[in-house]
Amino acid sequence: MAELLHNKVEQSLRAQGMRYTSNRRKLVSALEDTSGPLTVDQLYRATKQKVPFSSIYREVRALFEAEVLSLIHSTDRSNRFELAEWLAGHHHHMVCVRCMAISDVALSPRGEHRLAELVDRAATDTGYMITDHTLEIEGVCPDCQS
Amino acid sequence: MAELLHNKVEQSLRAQGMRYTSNRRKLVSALEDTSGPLTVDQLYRATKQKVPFSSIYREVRALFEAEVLSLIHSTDRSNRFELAEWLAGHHHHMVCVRCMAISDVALSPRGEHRLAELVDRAATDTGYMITDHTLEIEGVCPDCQS
DNA sequence: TGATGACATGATAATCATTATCAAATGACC
DNA sequence: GGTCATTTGATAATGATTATCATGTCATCA
Repeated sequence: MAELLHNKVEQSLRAQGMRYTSNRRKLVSALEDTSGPLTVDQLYRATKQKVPFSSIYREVRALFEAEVLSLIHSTDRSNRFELAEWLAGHHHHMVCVRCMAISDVALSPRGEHRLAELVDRAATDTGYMITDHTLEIEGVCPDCQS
Repeated sequence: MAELLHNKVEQSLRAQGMRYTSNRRKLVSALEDTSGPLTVDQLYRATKQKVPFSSIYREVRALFEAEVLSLIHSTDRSNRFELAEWLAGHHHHMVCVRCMAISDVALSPRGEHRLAELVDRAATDTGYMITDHTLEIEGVCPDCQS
């Protein structure tokens, strides 16, 4: 599983003339081990302070431009990165309005199908050519309810 | 219509010991006249440069904390403000991936009902207590298709 | 296997959006 | 009209992000 992911990333980067270095591996691994997008600070901690901030910022940006990562903005004004959809699969986000944690959530295939229908219908009159959609669910996570 | 909106806002602000001043009126009017959330720069232009940046930043923040405005983050790393849900009604957003324009879009009551069902179902196993949801639709707007 | 060139790294400086400060102005209430 | 709290606009300060650059590392090829 992990191997497969790293292989895919490496292939993709090579095709773009980039190396899959140890810093980049650490960042991808950190994101693989987590169930939601991470901020730069969280990545710094997740990599045990082994990757300096200047490198995290640079690499995260490079990986974003290489379409290995995607960028999420949430209600607390922070930027978070996650594995791109072609690596992590299509999914949505749950945000805890108390602690601001974000975790991934996937709909059932049937649910996803219905959502796509709703999106298409909503877009009908707008003239937009639809390429994607994301659902952000807000709530209070189990930890913050007590 | 416009009167009603301004009345609601004024009442709400007064209840919080705040004045509904001309700067704040201009910002609310600008948002009322637009079909989507605006950045600080867009607000500066929409108010014909009559409100200095320092005031826009301060007022937009004050209105946000007073729950008159809400804050949107989108894929281009920009912060945008819009009238809060209790003023503008529940709606979703369409983002043009080319020009990054954002416009509001509402589902039909039936569509919204179905979406709520999907959200509930997705959240069932997570233990979250759901408070809200937003759908972000990405695509290419009519202007950018040609 | 050793040389060469391209890409990556980490420390530091620079930039940009946003926020804080503060003296002057405005509005509400008596 | 006087008084006090709030608002305003100019400016300075902050903080996150990005650019710079000398050094290090890796792949390729003779």
